[in-house]
Amino acid sequence: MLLARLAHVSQEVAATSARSRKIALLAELFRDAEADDVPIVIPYLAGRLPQGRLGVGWKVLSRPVAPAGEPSLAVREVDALLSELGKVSGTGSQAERARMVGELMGAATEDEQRYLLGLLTGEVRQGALDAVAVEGLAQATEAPPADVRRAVMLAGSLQTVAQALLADGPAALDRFRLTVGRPVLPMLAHSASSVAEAVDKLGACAVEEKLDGIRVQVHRDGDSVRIYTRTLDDITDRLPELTAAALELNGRRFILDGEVISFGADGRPRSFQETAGRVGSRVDVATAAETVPVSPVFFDALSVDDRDLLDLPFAERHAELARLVPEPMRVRRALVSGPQDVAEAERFLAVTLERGHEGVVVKGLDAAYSAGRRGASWLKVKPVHTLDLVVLAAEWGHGRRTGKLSNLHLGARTADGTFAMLGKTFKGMTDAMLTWQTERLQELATDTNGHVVTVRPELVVEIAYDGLQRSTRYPAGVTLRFARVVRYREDKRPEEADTVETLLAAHPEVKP
DNA sequence: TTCCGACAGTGGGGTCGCAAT
DNA sequence: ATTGCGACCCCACTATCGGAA
Repeated sequence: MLLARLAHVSQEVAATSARSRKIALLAELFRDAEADDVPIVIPYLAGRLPQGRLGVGWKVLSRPVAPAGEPSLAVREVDALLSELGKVSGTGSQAERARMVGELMGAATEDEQRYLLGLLTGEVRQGALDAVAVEGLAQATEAPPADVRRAVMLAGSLQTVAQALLADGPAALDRFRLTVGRPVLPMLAHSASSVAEAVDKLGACAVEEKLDGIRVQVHRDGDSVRIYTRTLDDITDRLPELTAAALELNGRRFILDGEVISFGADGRPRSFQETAGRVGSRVDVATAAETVPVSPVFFDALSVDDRDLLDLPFAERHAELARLVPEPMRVRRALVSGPQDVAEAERFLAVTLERGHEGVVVKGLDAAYSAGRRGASWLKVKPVHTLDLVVLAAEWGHGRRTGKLSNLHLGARTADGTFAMLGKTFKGMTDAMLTWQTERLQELATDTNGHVVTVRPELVVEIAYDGLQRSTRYPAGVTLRFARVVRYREDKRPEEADTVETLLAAHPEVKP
């Protein structure tokens, strides 16, 4: 397949907002693709390079190269060239890379150049990622979309399924079954604003602890154990404790879903930063395991003794889990029969927070495991904190926010009357707010050079956040976790904004 | 030789707008 | 009305690599 074809389709997909049209365009593309093109076409469509970042910066890319008149580049050819480019390192490598980029660009037409530039800088935004590609693929191969979707979840990769489908047709889908040793995309949760709302929606449910750690999928096949993350990375070697724990369970073949987290000597959960740091350590695992030991806490069973449990109701999956996993290695939970029992659910949330955990996940007892999706039957509930902060600066947005001041720099008052930056946010703004703040902030601007617009600290904004965490980046030594805008407080003056002092007092467990 | 800064890649995430149902 | 998806970008952490000390 020619790169020109891909560039053209990408442009068309970006130009329409209709999902059905995007799907039809991708279907047409897939019909013309050979199976061998798939490992390249799929990531390209999502705006990713299979090689990852290549260390080619703006300096090299902004150098103009005369475009070719006729399209001749094949996607496989481009991929091979970029792979070569990724391998170039050492002395003089920058110049050599620049030369190679120049050569590639010289062989590309104007449209292709634009597309390549987007790919290399990560600027391809066409409103079609995996989910849309799945639909397109189903349409192209005349396979039922639901079957394709399920195969992708079981394979953990659209690419694998696409290759099989294009090579062998819909019959190939049968090959994708839940198999121990082959990770499945995990089910994710939606948010609810209160336990009452969640229980109202779900009826009979389990209210489970939400632990602030790293999601893991644990596969055991006899004496062999493999551990995967949410994105299906194999992290077995980093977590020897989990392998040991899995081997202790009284089952020989299973797939379990859970969270890995580190508890301190006092039995309370360590901060997310500590757990994540430990799980991220791979060079000296033995030392890391000694300083920050981790434990698995399971909450679901996907397969036991080669029985696929995905379509069973949660209540039955949990019964299997309970047979296999002793109580201390399972998340704590409370069973709630429905809205009339909401007080019980609220009590459980209070106790869970008291234990130092993040919140709860409310799960419908009847629901199947929706691998790879944000199932409506899992609802997380976490307490939300709010603060009144002052806007110190804002950054120009990209994509659909081009021309709008988007990312806000947030400051809290300090003892001497100045403001200490606590972090940034771009979340929670409606289009109307974006328009309004772009205008208002430009009136307050003191420095409009570059992509950060500094403003007089006069505008007060109410910010919701999930918690405080330590920071080496910000002056107060702390930053907000998951900050988002609630509303502007034009009724408040900056002198009335919250202070660093009160913020720290509200989170005594966080030491700056 | 060792140190340091820049960067890539991992983990965690909420809310809005639009299309489709 | 509700749901699903993509876009908008944040934070911290670890690892690696090239150039400075």
